[in-house]
Amino acid sequence: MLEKVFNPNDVDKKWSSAWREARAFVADAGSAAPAYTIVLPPPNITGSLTVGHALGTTVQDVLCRWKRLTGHNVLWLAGMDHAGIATQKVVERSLTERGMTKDGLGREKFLEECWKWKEKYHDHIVRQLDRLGASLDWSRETFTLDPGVSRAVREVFVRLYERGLVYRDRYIVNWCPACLTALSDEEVEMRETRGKLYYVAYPFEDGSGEVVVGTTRPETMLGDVAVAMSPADPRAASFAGKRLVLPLTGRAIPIVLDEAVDPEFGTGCLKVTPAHDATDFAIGLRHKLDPVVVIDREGRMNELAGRFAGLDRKKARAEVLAALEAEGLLRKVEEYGHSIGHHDRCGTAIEPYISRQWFLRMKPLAEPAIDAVRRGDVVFTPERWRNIYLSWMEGIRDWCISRQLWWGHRIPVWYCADCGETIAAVETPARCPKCGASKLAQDEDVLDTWFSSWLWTFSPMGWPERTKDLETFHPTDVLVTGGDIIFFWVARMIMASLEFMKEKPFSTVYITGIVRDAKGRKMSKSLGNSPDPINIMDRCGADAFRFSLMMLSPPGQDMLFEESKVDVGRHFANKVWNAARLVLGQEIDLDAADAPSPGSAGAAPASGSIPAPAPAAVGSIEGEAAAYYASLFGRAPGGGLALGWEERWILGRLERAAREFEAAIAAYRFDEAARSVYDFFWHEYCDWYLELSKAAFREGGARARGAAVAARCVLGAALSLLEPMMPFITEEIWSLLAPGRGMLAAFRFPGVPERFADAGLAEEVQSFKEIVATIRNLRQSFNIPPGAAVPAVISCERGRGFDRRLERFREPIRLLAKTSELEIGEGLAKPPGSAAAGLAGIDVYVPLAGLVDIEVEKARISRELEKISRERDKVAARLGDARFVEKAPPAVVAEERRRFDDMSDRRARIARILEDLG
RNA sequence: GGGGGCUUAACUCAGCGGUAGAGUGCUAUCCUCACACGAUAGAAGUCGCAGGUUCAAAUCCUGCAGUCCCCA
Repeated sequence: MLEKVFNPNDVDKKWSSAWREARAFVADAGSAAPAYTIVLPPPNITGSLTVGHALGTTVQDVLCRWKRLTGHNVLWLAGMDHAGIATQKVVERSLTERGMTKDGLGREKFLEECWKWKEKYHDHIVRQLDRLGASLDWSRETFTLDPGVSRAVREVFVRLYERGLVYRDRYIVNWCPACLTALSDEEVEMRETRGKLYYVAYPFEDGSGEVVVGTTRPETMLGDVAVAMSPADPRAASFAGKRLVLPLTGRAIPIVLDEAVDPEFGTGCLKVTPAHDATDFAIGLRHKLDPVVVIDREGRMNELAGRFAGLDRKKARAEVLAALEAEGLLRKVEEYGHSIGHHDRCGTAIEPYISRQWFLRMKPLAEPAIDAVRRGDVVFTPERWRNIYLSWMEGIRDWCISRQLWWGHRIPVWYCADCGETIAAVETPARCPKCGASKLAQDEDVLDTWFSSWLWTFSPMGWPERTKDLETFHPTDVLVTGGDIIFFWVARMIMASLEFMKEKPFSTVYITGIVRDAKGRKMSKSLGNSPDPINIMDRCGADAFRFSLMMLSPPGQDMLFEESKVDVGRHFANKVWNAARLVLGQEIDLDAADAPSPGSAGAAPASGSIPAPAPAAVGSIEGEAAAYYASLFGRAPGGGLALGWEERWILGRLERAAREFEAAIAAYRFDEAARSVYDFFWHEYCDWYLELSKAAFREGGARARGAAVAARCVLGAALSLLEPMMPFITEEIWSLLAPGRGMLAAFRFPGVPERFADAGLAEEVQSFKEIVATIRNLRQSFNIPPGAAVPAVISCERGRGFDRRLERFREPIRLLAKTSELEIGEGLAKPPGSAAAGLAGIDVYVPLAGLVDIEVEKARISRELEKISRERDKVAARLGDARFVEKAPPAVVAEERRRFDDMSDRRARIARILEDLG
């Protein structure tokens, strides 16, 4: 006997290693089956996976597993990212803890430390992904610094250099004074800051007065080279060409006119510091003003700052203000809120800084990538991300791709010491192609990490070689990621693939929501509000975690996560486990000789089934079920089968559930997919079918075999639907249900035959359920102990044949509503002292001699009557409106009429019941 | 300043023109031979506010409020 409660820990571990050993997820580039490819967004080697990773990973796994089940050749490509700045920082920190420094170690030794770090965290992440059940192809695992990818990166750099798209220039860039490197615009995070606006007077050189400038960064004034005004400023004509004395330095600077100045802002006069502000840099270029650099790469004032040299930029501000105050030039200070750029990795305020960097011209690459999305070649899900992508792409700016780091792809450029030639090459050149000298020095810098990631759909498959993998698996199908890296990554991948592969990288971009804590805050290490997925899974199992994530995260919507949410999945996993226990616990020999069972001999069986010949005839529902059983389990039941209405019904519902599931997955509605299989399994299969099947199992013979076949078929098919979301528990149950059939992870799910759909039955079963619910309700209203059977009378309206149709439900009603004698007939009299309820065309009586308190019963029924009357009135009002009858679609009107009749009928019945009570 | 998301039962969220739903929680009964991680029954919502379109609006449109997020 199986354990009463599902215990995920051993099961999870067992199947993780079984899949790996069987190489179940290794894709076959030579397979004839349709290919389906996803590349895993490579996790950073700096940390461990978060709940957010678990969400994205599960989504990908659900897609991959479902595609495998439905016969695709699936490649889910594993890999990890070297994460330049982040890794370099953590390694530096660990060096500091051990009393060492990066510079003390030197480049080579430092890189060795980075590789050690990589190995350690790589293994950790692999374990996490395994624990989650991710069906990744590890045989093709790639790291972004692997030789193959490195070669691709150099190739791309050189090609772009040769096309003139990569260029080197001295330009103002975003500089992180803590990390000592340039950054791209995307790595700068604007933060609303409450600062001050300082008004400083600059006197005219000729002593004819002064102008006042407004600035938030007074310390940069030491690097001012001009004051700019708008040409539209009324003072412009008289001020233009005049010169000012820059306070604290005595340098003379001109007044220039420039459109970039907002005459409404501050005093309308803008101090121009080209070396330390991007806008000023542009003004400086327009007016041919040489920048004066006063702040160094570490954010300290340099020797050009005169007596302020050596001060940190913060300290310098205070000192400059004090000096200005002393000279009586500080005119006013206002509170001022504005946004300041910060490095998204370390939080340091960005220092705009002039330096020589490598840039990539983006416009020519962006155009085809914009078209691809406009045409619908690449589709965003949810759709609204498309506009975010497009608006960014349309305003795209050049990408600063060089980083002053050691950990990363070294820029494949060499400089000739003799002639100064710049050589970009894939292979390290031996000598200068221009002068032949061999004194070549490689550029010290590395490339932005995203400069390797943007090749991720094809570089791991061997590009620039034309490999079998590329031929089979590129373009990929879906990219699953968060909206926060559309600019960093998604957009650039589209550009790279179109440029180098001449095809799109993927057809669909599925953007997941962000996982937040219960208070809606982003999960972060500093807040400590990010639970470790491993702990959650150790407590609840991977399946519960995965299923809950799928069920509770609507597409593209942020998800507020707390551990208690995993309960849905945990409870469900346990339900699935116990349903399997019930089904597996029925020891039915499907090949048994067809000994006539007591139920199938003589009078018609109580369940209304027809005794089937053995073996099941082709074309009959029994034949269909037997054939389906064989397609799932590999062998046909040998004995005769008898299927009752309940088997036909549940097979019909299975068919519907499978259809809904498939449609939901195709629409990337993982919540709906989870819900449809959950509702079917719990509220149809378990609540109704398995309860009903118990009678058939007791009956034995062909009925029991029929029930066993149906119960196992539905369970087996449901396992296939559940496997993408709950791979471990389903694999375990499958191994018990279908021994010798191989692993579920490698199973080819045959689907559910359309022939099983049986809509006609659904309506009758609905009234059966209503009758059961009504009797149960009456029982509880009168406090009948659950164990006690009570008689019941079902009185059908004369002449409609309801009684005959209900006959087949006689035993099931007795079983599920726990009745003793059950009378079904037309126009039956209400037994004295009965509790009663009215359905459409049917009265239900439960005789409870002596138990019914007339007054309580009258109150209860009055409430009922009121409720139905209210609803009926609403429908009546609608039908009474001529415009509705005239304009609404006929089907809607007819449906309303039917409802009105139903309600009228029920209302009349309830009214009569009330009347009878006196 | 521009753009977007969200606002539905106590909580978390589905539904997005035609009968207001789920899970959790709550109330009552029950350890009924798969499951107390369970069963059965029940209570619980002017679907943020105000207009408009429509025979019909949680659902479509406009405005407003609250809230969160992008971009500048």
